[in-house]
Amino acid sequence: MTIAEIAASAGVSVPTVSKVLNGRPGVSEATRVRVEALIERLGYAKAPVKGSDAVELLFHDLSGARAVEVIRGVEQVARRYRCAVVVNEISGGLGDGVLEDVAWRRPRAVLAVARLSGTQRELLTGRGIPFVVLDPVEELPQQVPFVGATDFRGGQTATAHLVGLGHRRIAVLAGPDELPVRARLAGFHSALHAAGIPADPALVVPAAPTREDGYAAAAALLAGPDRPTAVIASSDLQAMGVYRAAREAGLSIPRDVSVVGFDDLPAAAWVDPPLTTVHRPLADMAATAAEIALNLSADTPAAPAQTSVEIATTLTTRESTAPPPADH
Amino acid sequence: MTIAEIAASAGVSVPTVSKVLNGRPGVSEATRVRVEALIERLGYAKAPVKGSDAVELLFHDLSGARAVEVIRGVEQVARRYRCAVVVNEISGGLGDGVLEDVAWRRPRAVLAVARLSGTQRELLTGRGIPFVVLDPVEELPQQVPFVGATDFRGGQTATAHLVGLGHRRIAVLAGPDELPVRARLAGFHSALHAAGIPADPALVVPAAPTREDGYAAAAALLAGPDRPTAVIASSDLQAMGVYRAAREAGLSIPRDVSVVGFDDLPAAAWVDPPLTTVHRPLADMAATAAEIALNLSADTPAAPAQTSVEIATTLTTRESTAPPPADH
DNA sequence: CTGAAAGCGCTTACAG
DNA sequence: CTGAAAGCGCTTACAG
Repeated sequence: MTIAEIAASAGVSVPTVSKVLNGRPGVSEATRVRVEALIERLGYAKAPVKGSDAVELLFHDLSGARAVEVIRGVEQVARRYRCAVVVNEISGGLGDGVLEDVAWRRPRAVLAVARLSGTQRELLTGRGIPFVVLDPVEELPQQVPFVGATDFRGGQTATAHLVGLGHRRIAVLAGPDELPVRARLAGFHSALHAAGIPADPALVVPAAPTREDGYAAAAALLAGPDRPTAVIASSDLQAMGVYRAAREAGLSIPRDVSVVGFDDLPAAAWVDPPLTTVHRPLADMAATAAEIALNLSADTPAAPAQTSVEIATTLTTRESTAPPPADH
Repeated sequence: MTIAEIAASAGVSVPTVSKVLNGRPGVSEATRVRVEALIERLGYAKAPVKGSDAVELLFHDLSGARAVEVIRGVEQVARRYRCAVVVNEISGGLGDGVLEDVAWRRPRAVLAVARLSGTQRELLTGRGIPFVVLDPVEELPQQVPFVGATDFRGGQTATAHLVGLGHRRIAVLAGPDELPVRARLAGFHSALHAAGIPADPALVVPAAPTREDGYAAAAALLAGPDRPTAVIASSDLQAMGVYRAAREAGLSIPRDVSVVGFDDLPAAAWVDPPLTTVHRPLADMAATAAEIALNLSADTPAAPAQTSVEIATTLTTRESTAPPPADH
């Protein structure tokens, strides 16, 4: 794509397009608008042929410990490819033109953490920028590459661990109706079923993966007449809410209630008691996603690589789980 | 700086330099080495005149909650300037050529989190890339712009808070011999002095700002014959180590020992008990640093701006501090 | 406001 | 391996 082509499409001369691109005066408003539209539509970018040597990350929410894990994972891979790592936040309001800016910069690859609309995906594919969705929260079209975690197995393992300890009344705080949460829930039910324990719908409680919602949900659950002896939270943060609810209800963890988290953020190791949690290897997932994305961008992919995978979760057993109290 | 000039300096033709720059074959090893040296020395960059529109961040350690805070703060400012935010880790080993790569990309500005050697600073200034040191840990030459926190006041406020509650035996876990730590320690002594409390050297204990060191130092301190009634940690993470040591010594926080942290990371609010801590506004500091750096990069600085500041710390009072036990 | 012409920095194809 | 020559994409200075 050269400015000569744009000039031809717009029916103007090459110097005129050059002026528009550089914001120089001496172009009528009408011409400027017309040329700018063409530039945007044809996806012209200043960068040299191969585009900038960067991987761009798209976050909805940059706050929180998960973001660092992702950045670290990507950084490691990007260094090997001598790529810069660019961080973007595309959450509502201010994040409006961000994706257009990203497309304009022509990165070698894009990593989207969580959601990316069809329009947004097309904006990238239309310009030939490969992208991978990291930890997708929704069903994606077949051809969209992604890297997730084995959340079904995670739910299964967490449940089996509790069942193995003797628990039969196990509650689950199920986050929003998103892919990983549904998968974990399915794993939970599968493990209960395998153990011959009937599922009690009252023990599956919707709750956002925040500390506040974890607290509210657990408080209600633990106040009930036939309270659960174990709670599986949908994030470590949510598990902290459960800790607080248990404390306020005068229940000791793990003596009276066992708690399992999800994520295994660094903080999980140093809370009191240290949290048993399903490790989701976010940094590894991010590194894998970066590797895939950069491979897709290579002229000749190094290998006919797999472009969509789920990385294995593992259970990190600490001190928040124990056999249920004797009277249960 | 053009490849013609490099060719002239190297005594070769323009096409030869072009080949070296693009890693093409057909150049003898000797010539390649000579030309590469010139390219590096003269600071030639592919980017168009104005360089890429990016702010580059230099971290020594990308792990930990502090990094996200910084990135978020910078992101907000960078968006206004339509700048990409590039994240780099320059810790030993793998991080070797990183700064050279950064210089090569010609960002609009660089933000260094913590340490940056004189050589590294020259690499940037030599290429006309403005930079600001964020939260410096060492004395910097006069002209180097930086953004810090009012750590002296932070140490003072934390100490005054404890003194106000009635504490007289206050221990301080002093991190490595770095600027912010020295400032806090001075604030501590200043507040003790103002209250007419003699300083006890045994209560100033060196300890790295990690959970492990906090634990070890506090364990020793709390086992002593005349134990302190309050401990000021040099980070929230270190305070978590103190929590653990107190727990193991059978001491309750804040009834038996008060604990104050430093940083006020999100986790400080949800540990048990919620931590009283000196808030260091890292995101604001980062935003200010980005603003300064980008202003320095502007052809005409918007204002004859201040290029070095300390942002105010504040004490966030939660539940880990209380009057000392009656028998003290 | 517009574009033909000259020029600049770089790359490519090729002769030595 | 080396560089003179041609060429490409863009910008600049200027005539209309």
